Amino acid sequence: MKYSDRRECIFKRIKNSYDHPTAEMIYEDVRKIIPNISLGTVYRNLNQLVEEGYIKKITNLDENAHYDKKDMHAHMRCLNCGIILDLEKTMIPNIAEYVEEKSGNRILSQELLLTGICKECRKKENI
Amino acid sequence: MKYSDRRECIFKRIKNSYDHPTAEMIYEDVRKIIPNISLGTVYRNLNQLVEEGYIKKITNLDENAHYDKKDMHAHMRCLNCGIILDLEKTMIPNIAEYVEEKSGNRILSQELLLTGICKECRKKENI
DNA sequence: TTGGAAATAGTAATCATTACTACTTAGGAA
DNA sequence: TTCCTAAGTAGTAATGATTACTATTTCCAA
Repeated sequence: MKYSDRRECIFKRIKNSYDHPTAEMIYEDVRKIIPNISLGTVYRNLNQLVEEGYIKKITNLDENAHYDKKDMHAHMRCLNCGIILDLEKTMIPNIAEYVEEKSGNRILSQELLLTGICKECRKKENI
Repeated sequence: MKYSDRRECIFKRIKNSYDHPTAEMIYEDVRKIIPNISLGTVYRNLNQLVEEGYIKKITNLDENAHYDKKDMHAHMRCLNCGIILDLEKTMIPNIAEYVEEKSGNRILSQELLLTGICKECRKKENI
């Protein structure tokens, strides 16, 4: 893979933030730095970065694809306020090991989306 | 929700099988029973069934949406042969309880996709 | 029955994503 | 440094899954 400033800029946009941007959001932000970048370029580079394992593509948040950093964590969507929280590794059980032992399949990666009511909403609204 | 034979047929197609059909697959199968059913009707009823909680929509298997029965289980995709396996409840740890305790969020539902090498492929190809 | 809300077939529209094309650039070899 | 060429890009067209629309039909409670 040859170096490209577009790819670097796209990668940084994802790496240095805590949201889960769509291709369109990334396009809008990168455009502030590289004004004439094309939306197709954003999509192509996102696919490459996923392919090479630098970032993760999330397709179960809503109708659009979202992109995220690579480190292992789960997502939790609050049904009350709609926020998408990152749950760190320490917050979730060791699923891979458990499943490998129980099922005999080798687990290489996992994607976990939880839905419920977040801590904040439980406190605020006494749910 | 009013009764409709189309909806019943669509629901049965999902309930009485172990695959994870797309809207198109469901359309083709239901057409064998109700030849003039419209693809729009299939989509509308699938959305209603998801909305009402009778079935589940899965959006992280590939680029298309797949539909599945409601009972709690995880999916595992084999990187070698491509099969999508259902992992029963007994095969996965109690994630909800663990996360609730650790994070303080209330968990109401979960969606887990594992990726790796299935038991069969491991045996066959000694991976 | 019958009135109206919900459902449907058939078709058009939407829009996120991918494909295409002519042009540019990174970076290795001479 | 200067070529060479495979990889990258901008701009735009095409794709295709999903949704919206419309005239018509059907369910079902009063």
